[in-house]
Amino acid sequence: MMTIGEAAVASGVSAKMIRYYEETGLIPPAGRTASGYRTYGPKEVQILRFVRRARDLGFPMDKVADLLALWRDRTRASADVRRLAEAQIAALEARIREMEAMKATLSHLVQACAGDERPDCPILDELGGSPCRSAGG
Amino acid sequence: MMTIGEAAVASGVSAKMIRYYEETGLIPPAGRTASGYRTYGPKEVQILRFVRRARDLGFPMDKVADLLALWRDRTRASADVRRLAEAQIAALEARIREMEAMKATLSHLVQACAGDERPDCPILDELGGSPCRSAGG
DNA sequence: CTTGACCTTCCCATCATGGGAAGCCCCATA
DNA sequence: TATGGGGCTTCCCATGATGGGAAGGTCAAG
Repeated sequence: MMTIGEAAVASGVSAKMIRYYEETGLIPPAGRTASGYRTYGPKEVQILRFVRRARDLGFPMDKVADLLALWRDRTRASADVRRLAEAQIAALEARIREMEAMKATLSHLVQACAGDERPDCPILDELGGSPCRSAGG
Repeated sequence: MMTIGEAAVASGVSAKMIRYYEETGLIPPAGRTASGYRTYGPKEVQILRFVRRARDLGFPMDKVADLLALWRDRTRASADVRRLAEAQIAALEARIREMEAMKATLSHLVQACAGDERPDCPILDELGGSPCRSAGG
């Protein structure tokens, strides 16, 4: 049995976040010592590691909860897990596309900007220009 | 002179956000009518549109403030503007790379997952596995 | 003068995380 | 045994940018 600090080191999840995950119900309440300290065993640490890896893959908390539920469910269908993963891939792709669009617009503007000591700047012109024509449309 | 609601429509920034931008000092305090209503002219609307476009390009608030300052400064060097834009491109690229890495890991796992009604799932195996080998390292 | 839409301020929520204070606990060391 | 330092507890606050909503004032049209 380990304290929350040790579990934090072992799992890579900060003690703050462990308490938060417990508070929000993502993970079950930890056991307590007589004096009120939370206690964690290898199983709990494994759960925390699971959560951390899922978060590292960009899953939001509610999807992590879904993954945890499937993980615990021995009768799950792997198709359900894969669906979640595919949805996450799609979400990532959508956000990547958004950012690529921003990047493309910015690259375009940077290319057009002299970048010297003169004040003339197509970047500012674009940002401050009238609404009829913009790179977004 | 228009009200905050009209300025919101004209600029594409919600009334809530206009007040917030004013409160945080991003934009100067709006004029007020005798009864306390905020008033906006074409110039203020242009500023709001500037802010909105910069936000649409992913600039965080503090960078938008920098851009606004350069916009107002008639003696600016366009190089300073370009630097900000290039930094934003770099920031976007960094986040895109992170998300591409997540996506690659997920795609890998999805490929390995049968996705049928059986419970065996390499995705869950990976998330719940021991810490020695993970896709992140 | 009423009505309804709009404005004002203020508080709360998000999402996930961190910081810090006040107070208790535990272990080691003198 | 006393003491000190570090870890634990809860509680509150902050982020960054946005929205929701309540309570109350204002304006314009009827």
